[in-house]
Amino acid sequence: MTTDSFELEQFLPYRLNRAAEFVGLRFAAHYRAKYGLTRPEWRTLAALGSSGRMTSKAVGAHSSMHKTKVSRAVFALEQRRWLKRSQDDADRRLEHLELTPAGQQAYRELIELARRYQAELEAELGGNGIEALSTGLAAIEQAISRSGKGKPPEPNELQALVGF
Amino acid sequence: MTTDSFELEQFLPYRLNRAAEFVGLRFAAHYRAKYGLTRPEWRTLAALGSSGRMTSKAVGAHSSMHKTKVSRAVFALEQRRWLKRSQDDADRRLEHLELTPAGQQAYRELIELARRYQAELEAELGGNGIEALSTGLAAIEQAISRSGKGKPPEPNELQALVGF
DNA sequence: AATTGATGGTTACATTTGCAACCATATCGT
DNA sequence: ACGATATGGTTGCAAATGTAACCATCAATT
Repeated sequence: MTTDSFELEQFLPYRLNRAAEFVGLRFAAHYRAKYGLTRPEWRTLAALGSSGRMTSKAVGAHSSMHKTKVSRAVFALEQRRWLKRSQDDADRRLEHLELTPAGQQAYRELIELARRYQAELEAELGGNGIEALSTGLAAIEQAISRSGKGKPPEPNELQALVGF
Repeated sequence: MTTDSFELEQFLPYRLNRAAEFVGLRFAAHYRAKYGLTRPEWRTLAALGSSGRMTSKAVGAHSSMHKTKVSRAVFALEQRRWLKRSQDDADRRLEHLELTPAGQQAYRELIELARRYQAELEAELGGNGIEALSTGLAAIEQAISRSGKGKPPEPNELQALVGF
């Protein structure tokens, strides 16, 4: 029987989750301390900063977030005057989002932080570690995009994950 | 200046988080559908199932969970009669946890599920992908354990992550 | 043995999240 | 042109989570 020997610390979902939390929380600490941003807000900022004007839906697709998360993040950033909305006048359901100058400034600072952190990480993990990790992640990313082809409306938040 | 070109989808924390969610949620769907378990509950079960009798604190260390998560998971599993507590009579602060026969049965079924899922994953990602991923994760795990040496009480839940 | 400080574990409270229902507008089939 | 259906986005509510404060017990110092 296959009934014995199961070790959580060799189980991929567990390992991935642990690694993601470690790496992610440490970075979150940076921008939370300095700007009081949440992760959805940071991601939204990053998406808009790098791709410019786009809709909420597109933000979600580019940053793998459920639409409610995006909606709330957009609201928060709007409060801060880091982004502004504008109605599309062809299709009035959708609104275009754009960073204000203040938002762009924050974006520039944040991505500088992000770059430094990534460099730090690369130093910490070593070239080999980074490279292995990256190819491993690429394999998963491929699986993600494969899984997003012609699907029955998946139950949960997985939907958001297969964005773009 | 280094002010241009930052792509979220090349940022390691983002990639890791996305991958972890994809892989993790898909598995969670399995055991949530079949047993109505939460992730902390599943992890607690796994820890106790594989290591036998242990305290809440040890569970947290083995599965990288904050003590409040463990506390709640233990309570839930106790309700289900999947585990029982017993007081240590040398030190009455701590209590030992142990799976009941029903709990052990559930554990066996769950790890069977887990094994199948991991196999599925390996097939999906291919041998190279898996291997790369595993060495990459190992590098992070090393960093985690390095970071857990003689530290000032880290702010948040990072504490739980450096478990054992 | 009394005080001080650590430790295992629980709980109250605020915040974050996921989900489903919803609103407004647009599109499709007829 | 009209009803059905779909789509972008928001919101209400319940559940999950993080944080800090807390309780009980133990260990160390005096």
